Amino acid sequence: MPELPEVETVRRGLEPVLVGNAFSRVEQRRPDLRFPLPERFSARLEGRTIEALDRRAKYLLARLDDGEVLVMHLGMTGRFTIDRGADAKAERHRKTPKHEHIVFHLSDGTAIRYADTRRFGLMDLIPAATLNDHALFKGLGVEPVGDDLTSEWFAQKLKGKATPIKAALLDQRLIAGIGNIYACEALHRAGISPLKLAGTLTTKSGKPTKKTEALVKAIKSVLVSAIKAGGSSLRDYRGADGQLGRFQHSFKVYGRAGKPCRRTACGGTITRVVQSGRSTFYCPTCQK
DNA sequence: CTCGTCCCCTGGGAGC
DNA sequence: TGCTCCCAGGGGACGA
Repeated sequence: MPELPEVETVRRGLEPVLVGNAFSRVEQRRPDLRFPLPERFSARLEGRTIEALDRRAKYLLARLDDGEVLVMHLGMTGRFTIDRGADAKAERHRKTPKHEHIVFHLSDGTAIRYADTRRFGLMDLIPAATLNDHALFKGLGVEPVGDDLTSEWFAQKLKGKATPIKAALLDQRLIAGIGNIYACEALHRAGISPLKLAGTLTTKSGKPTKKTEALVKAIKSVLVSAIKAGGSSLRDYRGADGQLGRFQHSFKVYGRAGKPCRRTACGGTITRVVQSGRSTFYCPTCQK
């Protein structure tokens, strides 16, 4: 579910509640999500104060006062909910939702509930000092929003690549945080076919072309717009305060197979194809 | 290395 | 209503 804009929206919702607060009690209702939860998970969290809540790619990073980082990934269906009325009495009378796996009780009485239907999410505890060497983070590419992603850098990376550009956008080792929705939307904004081979967007020597530049601009603009809109809500996704995202109303291609292209005077019809096992939506008329 | 394919898991919607 | 099939914001393990 959540790509960079959704994770960032969740981060912004959780940050004011978590930072400066401490975990008073952590309920863990099953031993694993996608992977086993860390050894003594609850015990290692209880009593710890959260000093900062950051985001790297699609991961949330809660920095704790003992130097560990609580790493959280939402997978496809992970969802955090802030519950401000979770006192002991309310808790006793509450029926546990089927897929609520972890509850973080905070020292101010607030509860942060983590539900994840498909359990593709993950949580881990990693020392801050070794975070960048950890398998989850070691190979991660650049953050697309900000100054790290430039057309010069991207062109170098795409040089000679024989893979379709859509697959390259989903490769977290290049750019970290783009998922299926924003890959499709960015390519449409840039007027580039998802089938086009990545290497053909650069010069032979790996210099940026107009296409490289258009794509980099499109990636940044679509992500920034989506963050402003609170992300995209299709099925499961909601922000931490329960609010729905609004960017799905601005989709130009995603989920619009058979519908008219929204580019002015294009007149094309949005098509769905499958690339490396995932749906790709694009307009064959204006994306070349 | 690089690619595509399959798989993890659960539920919703379409079609019969 | 109920069954079957397909599909889903992610990404890791494999094999060619």
